[in-house]
Amino acid sequence: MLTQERKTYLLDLLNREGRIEAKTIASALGLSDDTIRRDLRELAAAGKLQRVHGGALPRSPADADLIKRHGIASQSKNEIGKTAAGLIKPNQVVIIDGGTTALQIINHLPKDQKNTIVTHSPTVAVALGPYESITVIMIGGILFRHSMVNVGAASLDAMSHIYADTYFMGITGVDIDAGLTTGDLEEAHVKKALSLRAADTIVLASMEKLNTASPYMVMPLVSASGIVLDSSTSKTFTNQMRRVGLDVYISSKEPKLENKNQ
Amino acid sequence: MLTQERKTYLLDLLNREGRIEAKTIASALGLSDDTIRRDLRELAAAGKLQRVHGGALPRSPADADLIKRHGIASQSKNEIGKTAAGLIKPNQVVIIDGGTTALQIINHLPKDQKNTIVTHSPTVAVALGPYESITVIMIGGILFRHSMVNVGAASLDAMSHIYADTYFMGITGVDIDAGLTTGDLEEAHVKKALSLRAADTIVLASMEKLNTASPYMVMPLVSASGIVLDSSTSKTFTNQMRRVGLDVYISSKEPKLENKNQ
DNA sequence: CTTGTAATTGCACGTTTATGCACGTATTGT
DNA sequence: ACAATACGTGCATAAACGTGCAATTACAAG
Repeated sequence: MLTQERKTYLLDLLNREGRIEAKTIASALGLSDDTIRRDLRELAAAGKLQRVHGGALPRSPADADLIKRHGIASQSKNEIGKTAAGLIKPNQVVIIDGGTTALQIINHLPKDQKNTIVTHSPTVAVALGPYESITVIMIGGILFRHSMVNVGAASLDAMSHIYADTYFMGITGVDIDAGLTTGDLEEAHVKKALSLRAADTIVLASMEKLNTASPYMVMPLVSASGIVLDSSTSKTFTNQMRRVGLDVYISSKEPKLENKNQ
Repeated sequence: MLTQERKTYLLDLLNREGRIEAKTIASALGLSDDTIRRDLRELAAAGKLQRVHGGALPRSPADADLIKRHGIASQSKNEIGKTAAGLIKPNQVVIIDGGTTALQIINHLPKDQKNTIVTHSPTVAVALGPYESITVIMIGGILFRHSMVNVGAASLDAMSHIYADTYFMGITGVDIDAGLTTGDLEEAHVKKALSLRAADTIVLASMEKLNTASPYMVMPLVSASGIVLDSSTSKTFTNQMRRVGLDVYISSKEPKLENKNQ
């Protein structure tokens, strides 16, 4: 068995079993413990797994989970959320999309401003729990885990009763040619439908979404009314956006804070 | 079992059960008490849990990730959640109510059991996020903050498409005369409606709900099929329940663990 | 084909970590 | 106040660890 082959096997095994015991694998493969330990050490150094006494475990699922869930939001997303929140006037009815970028809006909402917020994301609804001055309307449906939003026929049906001032749309790809795109077909339909249920649709486009396209088209850029962009977005891109008729909102720059740990 | 693996297991267990008894776990894992105590000591030092005499408890209400808002679930609620989760068979479609008691069910669900769970609580939906083998259907509506559930006409409309095997109903008052009651009229209507959308309705009645009545009637006791009760419920009360035709499920008793701090 | 080099593997060695037991102390419930 | 239980500490043993080294293999250059 080749060395690299064995390493792949170890990772695969780790994925399947959730754990690796060095000694067991060594005898199973007819190799010395040292060899397996060496492999594990190298894989750990490459960040592919978490080395522990006696074997190995998946690379800190707990940590990865926390970052995913509580969302160490990128500076970019945070800035955009702040700018978008500033666009919401008292007593307006707004639709807030799922996804980490849209979630940032909530952190920047004034605690005492009266609004009605419509969302198809349970995460957003839970985050809005403490905001007592906000009426929350949830669109139900089948939960699509990847972005934690409700989709499907039930969603479309439920939103048909709503007409909002603004829809803040999260997106995974914004490109001048490909338009607004996302990674799930059902989600694309729901986003499109939501945009039809609001007077204005404002796209939230954090840095990493620009000039990229995902498999499923939500709608062309011209169907949106505005777009919120990171302060460091290139002039070229902002001009492209303006040329197709979008209002461009540039998020205000904030001093960078870095986290040395991890 | 690897040491680190065991520590993760302990934390996971703590999340699910809300408590850890050192001696019990030690014998369950076939290790000496010392080893488990050492683990708990180290996890406590790392701030992952709260060490107490006899075992461990979640570090603080703030940290226990599911239990966040409403504080640590009482032992009673946890027991009841465990028992209720045991009543859910693979591939069943069940409706899970909002509220802290019903939320406990989720902690006790097997990670790999296939089910469809219908809920009108965004909190429940978010908690179910990691359970990939479970299809989650959300009932939308207007968010009623006190118990974090969606209510209103939209809810009733959405649930009309569903017929489930079992509805686990949380409640704020259970009384032989007053029946099943709750503190909000709209919520009462929704609970009643949900109960009509399931073959069986099983009531979750933690200790403090017994022999009390809230202002709004959900339905009479006889309309339910069963009730899950705390292990320390009086014989008198369980007999009352049986007499009106309910299946009574008694949660298993666990020894007490107290936390001195706070 | 031969030789040299790098990679791989197993072993020996001393070090670190994990575990269980013993013992004295602290906490709890009666 | 007393008995039972849980606790922490120190210690001994065994397992796992990393490092250095030598033997082997793979492979490319000559």
